[in-house]
Amino acid sequence: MKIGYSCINRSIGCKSSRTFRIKNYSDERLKEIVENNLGCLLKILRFNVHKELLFFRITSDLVPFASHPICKFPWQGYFGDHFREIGDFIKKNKIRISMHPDQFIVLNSKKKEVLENSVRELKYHSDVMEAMKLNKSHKVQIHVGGVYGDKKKSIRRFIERYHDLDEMIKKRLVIENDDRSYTVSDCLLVSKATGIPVLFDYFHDQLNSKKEDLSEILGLISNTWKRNDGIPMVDYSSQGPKRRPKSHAEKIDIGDFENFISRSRPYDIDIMLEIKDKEKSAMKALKVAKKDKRFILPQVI
DNA sequence: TCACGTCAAGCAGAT
DNA sequence: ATCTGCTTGACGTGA
Repeated sequence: MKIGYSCINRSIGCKSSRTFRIKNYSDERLKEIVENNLGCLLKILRFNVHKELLFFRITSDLVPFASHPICKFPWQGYFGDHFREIGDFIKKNKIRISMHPDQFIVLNSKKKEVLENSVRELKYHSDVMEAMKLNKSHKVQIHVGGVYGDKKKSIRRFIERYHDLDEMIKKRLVIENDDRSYTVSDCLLVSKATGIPVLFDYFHDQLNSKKEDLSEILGLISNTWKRNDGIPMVDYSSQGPKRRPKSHAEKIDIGDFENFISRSRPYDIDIMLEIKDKEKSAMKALKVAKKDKRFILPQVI
């Protein structure tokens, strides 16, 4: 069991997601920003190791416009050494990495252009992981996509599109239940047809669920992660009080988290917190997790 | 220096 | 029709 948080660190004073407007695009600008973003990413990872947070989601904004036709710059090669340095740090410290391409990735879209953009964006995410030389236990998580008034048909379209993807993309792709359309059961169905591991999102399941027993769900989920995929990744969040329904909490509800941890037994999972205050809540969650015998201490280098 | 309108991309549900 | 949320406010023009 590892504890992690997503994309942004709020205390060390740098961002790995600086970006710019497309109309200001230039290769020079890209080089400058990516240099900054990679530098900051390594700083965040060092901070995380120091705090024993060994799970981290890398922002999709690491290389802005990487999948956009405007970008012809060979960033993979140009920053090759920098990516490898970060990858080495990740491997040396046994950090687990995930990435979560955003809402525009819709593999089962009915529009050709949306599909093409989605595949290019997945290629970009795969390229980042390749550049860091990370194995397939580091994952890229997406949702199944739109329903378009016919879930069965839309699932079938997802499965067909999945089969057409490059192996490089497929080996790291996992699907996650979302908060309104595709439940865990739907994802398990897709998994059965494709072999894709299912990433369980606890908060989405609360919002859009078949109300099964947590431990039972995790049992089913765990079967979809094969040996080289690593242990299942799980996203955790809770409803923010005073926030609009479905929006993530500002800080962790530690009682709810403790409850989640105890109900998740006996399955070993890596937990990604989707909480607005980021590492602050992650460190609180860590204290809870460290009391559990599934937790592994970081290696002392 | 700073306010504030705008920013590559999709979808569903609420208002 | 428009807004909101999603992993999240940042960018940079124009005053």
